[in-house]
Amino acid sequence: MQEEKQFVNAIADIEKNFPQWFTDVVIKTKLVDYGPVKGTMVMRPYGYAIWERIQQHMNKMFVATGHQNAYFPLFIPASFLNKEKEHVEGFAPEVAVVTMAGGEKLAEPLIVRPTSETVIGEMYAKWIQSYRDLPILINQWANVVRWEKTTRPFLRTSEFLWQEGHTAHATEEEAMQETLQMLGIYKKFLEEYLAIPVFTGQKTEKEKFAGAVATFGVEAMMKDGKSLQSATSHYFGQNFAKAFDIQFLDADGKHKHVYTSSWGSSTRMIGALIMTHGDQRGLILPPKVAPIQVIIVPIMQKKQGVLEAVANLKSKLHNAGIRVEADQTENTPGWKFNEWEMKGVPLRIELGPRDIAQNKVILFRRDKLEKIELSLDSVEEKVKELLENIQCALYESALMRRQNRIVVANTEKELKDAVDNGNFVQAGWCGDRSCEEQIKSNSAASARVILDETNKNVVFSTPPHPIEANTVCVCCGKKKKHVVLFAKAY
RNA sequence: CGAGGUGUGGCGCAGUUUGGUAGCGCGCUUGAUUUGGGAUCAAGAGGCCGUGGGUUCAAGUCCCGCUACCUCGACCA
Repeated sequence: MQEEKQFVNAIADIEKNFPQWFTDVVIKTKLVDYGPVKGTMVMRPYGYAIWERIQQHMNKMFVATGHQNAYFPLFIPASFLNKEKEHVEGFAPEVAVVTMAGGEKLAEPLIVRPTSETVIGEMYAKWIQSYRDLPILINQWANVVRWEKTTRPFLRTSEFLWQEGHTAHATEEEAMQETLQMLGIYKKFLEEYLAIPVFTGQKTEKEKFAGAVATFGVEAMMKDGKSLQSATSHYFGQNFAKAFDIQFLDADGKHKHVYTSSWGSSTRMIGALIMTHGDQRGLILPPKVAPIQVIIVPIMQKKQGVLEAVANLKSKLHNAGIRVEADQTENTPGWKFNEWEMKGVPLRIELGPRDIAQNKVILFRRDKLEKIELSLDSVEEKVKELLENIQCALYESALMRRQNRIVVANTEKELKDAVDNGNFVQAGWCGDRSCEEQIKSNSAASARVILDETNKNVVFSTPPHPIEANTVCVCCGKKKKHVVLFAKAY
């Protein structure tokens, strides 16, 4: 067995230095680069192409459930943020404020939106008169700014791209139903398109969104055992409706405040993708969102007939609806193999004179690092089949890894040991905030989601281990109120 | 925001202890030979050493400030 050669541009060891591995991968594969302003990132074409595919698929799901896209302004009067007490307390520390414009000091400072509940609330108040105007189901694809202290590409940047849905309803039930429906859509998207298994459930009071009545989260386990919140959905009750006076005249002739929801997911999902599937060689992209699904590497491309055969194969695959590119640069085949593996292209096809003579090609699966020989004649069908297979295999292996790393804990020590070893923890919790805070300060693990013991809604994750395993609060030992998933989080 | 680390051709680094002509590897350009797991040879191009100030005859090197990035905390949907 030959040792893997060390290269000057080698990426950090994924086992020993996961954070550095992540940074190396995103920079070296040209997904992103750092912007000139602290905490900002440039999404380069390869990274942006992934985002475009995410947008495309998600947007279809939003439209299919009756939502429409719109766009609200970047600038928000500073006073808007103050209208909802908890909201301002949550966001004030991290907003960027514009105080000067056009060479003059502004009478009222403008904030650069950290999220758009407030402007949208203001507009909904104007647009909604009657119960006939409801529901309003709007989504926007936008950028938001949050001045975070620690920033990392994709995971936490000063400015990021996301979608935020904002809906208004006549009744509590309908608004809650919407909130949970969207939670379900996120779960479906992450699992089916990004091949990331997730836990869904309600957030604790401590972890909920500033201004929400209830927050629901989608949590995924990264390869280092930490959890990444990959999307959230909030039920606001009438909090924002009252703050922005969003009222309608109901069929019974009475004025009522609407019930609102909001839900969001961001470019952070690309971070989740990388940290769920990547390996020592770099990225592994699920075929459904990979900008390039198949890369053709010509062997001895100057030999007569090779590039023609490559062009034929490329157009054959392209016509079959496969995203395919051929690498005809002057680099050696070995260089190209490594490069495209690092970039996570799910399938590689090697095509050289020997293959042409024998009417075959060599396929290489990025996820399993297997070479497969097959006839040129049936290549489209086989490639399509393999792409589907890779999509499933990525999900399966992520799921299996996650299942092996969820531990039941009944004491704080067990909990701490488990999370320190890169596990998620299923534990009982009495419901007291003081216990939750103590667990956080002792173990660095936070409550990610409350697991659903009763299976009352199919969208919520049930405890992975039997609930009899947790009868008491992991912190105080009193009778448990909820079963909670604890983990260190990004 | 706290502790620690790092900023030197595009990238990765040495040089800083002990101040005295800016170096190496990769990449890049040109040409030739190569091509089935990061090719070889030859000839080239490319640097106010992160930034502002100070000490000195002389600063990449010493002193002070600032800034960016990395790690760990704190903070944070």
